[in-house]
Amino acid sequence: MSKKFKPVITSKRWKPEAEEELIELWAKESTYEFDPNTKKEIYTIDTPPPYLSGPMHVGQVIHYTQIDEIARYRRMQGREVNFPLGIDRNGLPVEVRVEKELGINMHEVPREEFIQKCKTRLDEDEKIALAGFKRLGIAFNTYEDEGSYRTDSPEYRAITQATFIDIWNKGLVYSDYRPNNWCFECGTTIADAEVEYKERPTTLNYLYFQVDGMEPIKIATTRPELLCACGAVFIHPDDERYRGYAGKKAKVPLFNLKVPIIESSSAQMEFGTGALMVCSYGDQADVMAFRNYALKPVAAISPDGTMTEAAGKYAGLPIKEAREKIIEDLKKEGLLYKQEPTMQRVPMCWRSRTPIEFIAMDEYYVKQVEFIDEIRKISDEITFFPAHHKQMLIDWLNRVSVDWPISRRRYYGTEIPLWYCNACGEAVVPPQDEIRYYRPWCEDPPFKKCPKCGAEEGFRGEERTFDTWMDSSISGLQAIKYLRDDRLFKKAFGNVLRPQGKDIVRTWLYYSLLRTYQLTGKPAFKEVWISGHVVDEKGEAMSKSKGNSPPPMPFVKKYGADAMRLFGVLEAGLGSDIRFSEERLAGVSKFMTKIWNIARFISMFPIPEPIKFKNLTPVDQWILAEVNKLVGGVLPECELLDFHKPAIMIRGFAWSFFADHVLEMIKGRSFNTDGFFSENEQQSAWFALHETLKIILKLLAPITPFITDKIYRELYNKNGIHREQYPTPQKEWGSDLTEYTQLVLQVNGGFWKFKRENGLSLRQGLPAAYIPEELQPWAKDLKAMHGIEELFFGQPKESGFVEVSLADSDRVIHILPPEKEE
RNA sequence: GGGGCGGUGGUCUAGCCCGGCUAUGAUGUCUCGCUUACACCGAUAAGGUCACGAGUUCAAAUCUCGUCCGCCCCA
Repeated sequence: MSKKFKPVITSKRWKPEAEEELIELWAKESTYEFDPNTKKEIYTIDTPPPYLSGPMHVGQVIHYTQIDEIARYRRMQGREVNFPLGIDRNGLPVEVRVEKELGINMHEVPREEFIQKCKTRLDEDEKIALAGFKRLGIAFNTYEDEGSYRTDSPEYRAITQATFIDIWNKGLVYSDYRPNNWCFECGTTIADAEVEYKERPTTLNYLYFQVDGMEPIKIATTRPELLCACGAVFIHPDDERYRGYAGKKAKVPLFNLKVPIIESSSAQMEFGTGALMVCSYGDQADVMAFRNYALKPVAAISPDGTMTEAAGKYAGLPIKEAREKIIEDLKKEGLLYKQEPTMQRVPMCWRSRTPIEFIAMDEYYVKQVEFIDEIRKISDEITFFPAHHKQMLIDWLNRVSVDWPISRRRYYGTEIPLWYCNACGEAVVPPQDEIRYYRPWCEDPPFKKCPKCGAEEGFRGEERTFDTWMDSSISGLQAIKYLRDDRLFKKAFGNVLRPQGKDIVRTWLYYSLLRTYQLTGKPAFKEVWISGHVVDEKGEAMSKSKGNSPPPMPFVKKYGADAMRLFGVLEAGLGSDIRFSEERLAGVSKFMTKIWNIARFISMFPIPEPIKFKNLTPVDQWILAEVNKLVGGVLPECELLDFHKPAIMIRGFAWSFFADHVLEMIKGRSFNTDGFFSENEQQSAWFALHETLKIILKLLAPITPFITDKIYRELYNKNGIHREQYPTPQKEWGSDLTEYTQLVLQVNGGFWKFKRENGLSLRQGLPAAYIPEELQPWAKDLKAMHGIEELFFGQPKESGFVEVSLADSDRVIHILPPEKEE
């Protein structure tokens, strides 16, 4: 290495540990702070509040870094980015965990005490999550409490309650007694959106139902315990086997109920015997059938998981025992003639992962069915990234058929702000003009008398809490201080991005649109960004129970957050699933070393005073013109909020073009050891190198914020890269020479190939060569690069030249081999 | 049963909307090479019936229809 030039960057390798020093530095600066009084355009990112349920997994890590890239990109574009840290802490999971870990039952400890235990648990989890976010370089406005939110804070819950009071007063909430998804484990009703289905083996039982004057009808059922709730027998109208049965009555075995036989195309002829019994609350289809045919429902199962009085002698038995007993009795009476194994899709609670039943209860409902058309309409005003994922929302909208049950019989959630008048039973909400957090189960009502009967005392506070989606569906409104800061809200509403995973379209996205529309009459978001899942190497969902979900932070420690972030965008385009693999991550991390060494090389040369474009050498103009083309190509892709293609383009440019060809080509001119070049030419090279590096760093800054910031601070600006503008194409940076870029690369390849095939070292000089005429502007640099004594253009006029064909081209170059030394 | 997404060298992925050169890039494999940053490097080479079948077309990875196989969601 020349003594004259010493790299400013000394270490040969970028070390992931260096990221941690930057994190400390960033914490002291206020680069990402949000200024609500800004004159700039406010761009809000409605951060998915992660639900705290233990350590992060790889999917979350990648998901958040992708969102962070959007935030950093928008910020560098000059927008005032409002990217608050939010944590979702309400709901069932923490309760279930606390109960399990401490071996307690929620209903057997005082409510306040239970809530405290949940809080403690959440605080511990939160520390881990925040440390993880920090380590990944997620640029929230701040990590301080002020400026962040938690869905269980009194401030947040007060807004949740205020929005409820608002829609209550608008008449959008009602109470009803109807069957709903009931989770025995959680002891509460849950919404359709919270139900998952799982396949599992069960027994299909074939029974005889007696029919007067005809052969008994054969019924196949997996749930004989529901016989007592049977309301009808369905047969398919086209089914020849049951011609003449329609309109007759069938006798339910053991219970001697007479039920109608009804033709319905919902009966599947292929399944079982083709005839099925329809029971109250058996499943959603049964519920619908009862409604359609105006059948009188009978509740067979009670909320504690045992049979009701309707089950006669089986009353009080747990479901499973009742089923066994009933099968036994059916066998005894000869009414069960066959049993066979089958698969059954069992509805499960998505939180507790236990089977649910349909059980009728009094619950509060938010009207949603009558809003579906309007939600469909406003979703047309929203830009979806990627566009085709909008379909997932449309599909869900088409499926919504019942209103949204919002009351939950749990403790760790936002209280429903209602009191009931003991005298007349009226449900009363607090006055709308005051915003505060109410806890009706342990507080006196905030009003003096019942608005209906005028009673001045004797009020009972509501004990139930809200479905947690009531809270998280207004995170976007909370982020812009709805009901708290009218000025900010007015300024920021309408320019909100919702980034989220595709798995919660029917919950978080849908409920957010519904709620915001009910409150404001407008779409909640301008943009919705929906990412795919992170799956394992085989393409299967990662889960702890499957053992294919390794903890992500060790990877971050080993390869660095930048590598993890880059991996997340390089692996797949937005909306596709990403397959995680350590091997690939390790491969990606090599680019960090490459960028580091590109910068290290360039850091050897002084940064010259700015040189006008037209005063640069033609080759340097060509380099900057190529950079310009890169920038022009990257920007439209970034606007799709998908950094997959930008990352590939930038990496390809930096590595395969800039490092492999440009650096090699103008290396000689930059060192200019033997004075072959003029001082102006040398300075021009330095300028081109530094300009190009700066642009590459800025382009990469949102994706790999650590390494780019570190290099930028060392070389260009001690305030770092993240306050800089994202590059845009320079009008004057154009060059006709870009037409020959491919040819230049091919010619370089030709020289390398020649030397390789002839066993020459790359340093070996060549006496003479002929290259295509178009490359005249590169002549001097190419001579220095390949060590050519005399360079000519076109066809050789002398003999002794060896023809070298160029890769992927019909062009050739001619090289005069050096004389062999004896 | 319905819907969505996908099937491209060993592996992963781009291209498909808007049909047209020799199908992109990465990784892995082979060979050669320490070159004024980088061996976590450089230069090459090999490797593809674009799932299958049919149709439209001068021309299909791309458009249409059907089939098969994955993954996810829903009944």
